[in-house]
Amino acid sequence: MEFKDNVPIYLQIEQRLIKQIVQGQLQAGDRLPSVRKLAVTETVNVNTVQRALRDLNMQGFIYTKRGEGNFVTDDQDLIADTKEQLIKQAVTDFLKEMQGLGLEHRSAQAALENYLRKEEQDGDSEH
Amino acid sequence: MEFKDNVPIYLQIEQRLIKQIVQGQLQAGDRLPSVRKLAVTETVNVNTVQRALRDLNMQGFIYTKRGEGNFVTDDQDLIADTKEQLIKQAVTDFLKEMQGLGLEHRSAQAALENYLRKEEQDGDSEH
DNA sequence: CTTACTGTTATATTTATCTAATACAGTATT
DNA sequence: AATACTGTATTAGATAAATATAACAGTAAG
Repeated sequence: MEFKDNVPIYLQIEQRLIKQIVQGQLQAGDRLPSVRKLAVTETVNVNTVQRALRDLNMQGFIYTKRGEGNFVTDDQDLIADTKEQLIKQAVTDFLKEMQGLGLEHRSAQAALENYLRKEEQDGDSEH
Repeated sequence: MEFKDNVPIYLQIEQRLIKQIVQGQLQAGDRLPSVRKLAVTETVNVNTVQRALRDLNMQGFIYTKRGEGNFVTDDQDLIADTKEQLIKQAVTDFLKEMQGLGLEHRSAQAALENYLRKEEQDGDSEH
């Protein structure tokens, strides 16, 4: 997997796993790949994986059974709340970014609509 | 000025300055504050400012007159192109982020519209 | 009990970021 | 020339992130 420069790998792993959980790719109770397997597939050190999982544990997204593995939380409310919060965050981040470029909220919306319109005209696989 | 954790300060300074340029807050030919003044106002070391300015120089956004200061490029095309590119980038980043949360493009658009509608209903200062 | 998986912890090393302090160099004003 | 601004460069030190390596500990199946 590729990582962005300039943002810690363990954070990127965290965020990716959280997204997989809220998106349903990883379901409540599912077992994660073992730390060593994750380290291999992410081409990253075991300690780096451990660091990410430790954070996810503290945040309640996963729980650990020592000797067995790490499992996705059964707290459906947490998952739903997180999803809602991440969506809202993405929206406000987008608006803030556009505002920093000189576009007010409605202009930002217009830019998005404009992009999607072009995307439809050109043949852009998904719709 | 506050900085985000986990993303290098010199990069945040770079990005902020670029935004000020494309947004028109800093105009072509304008002199930037001196490195030492920037270091004070950003509560950051001179070397960190220098690092940011060195990058901006290489990218063509500013030019340096030694002994005089740093000045915003006169290349209007570069500024316009960069603005356009940053806007497109913000849009695609937003869509990609939403897709990672399980929302297709049209759903992402709907979420944005929904947010803006609520914002209007509540008294949200700007419009 | 042995084996082979799990997660956990510790030590040492490298690299990037950031700071601090200092010195050097160009420009302009007096 | 002296002063006071500019940018530039160097050195040293602190911290965080990531790697490599190794050992320790729980679980389960043979």
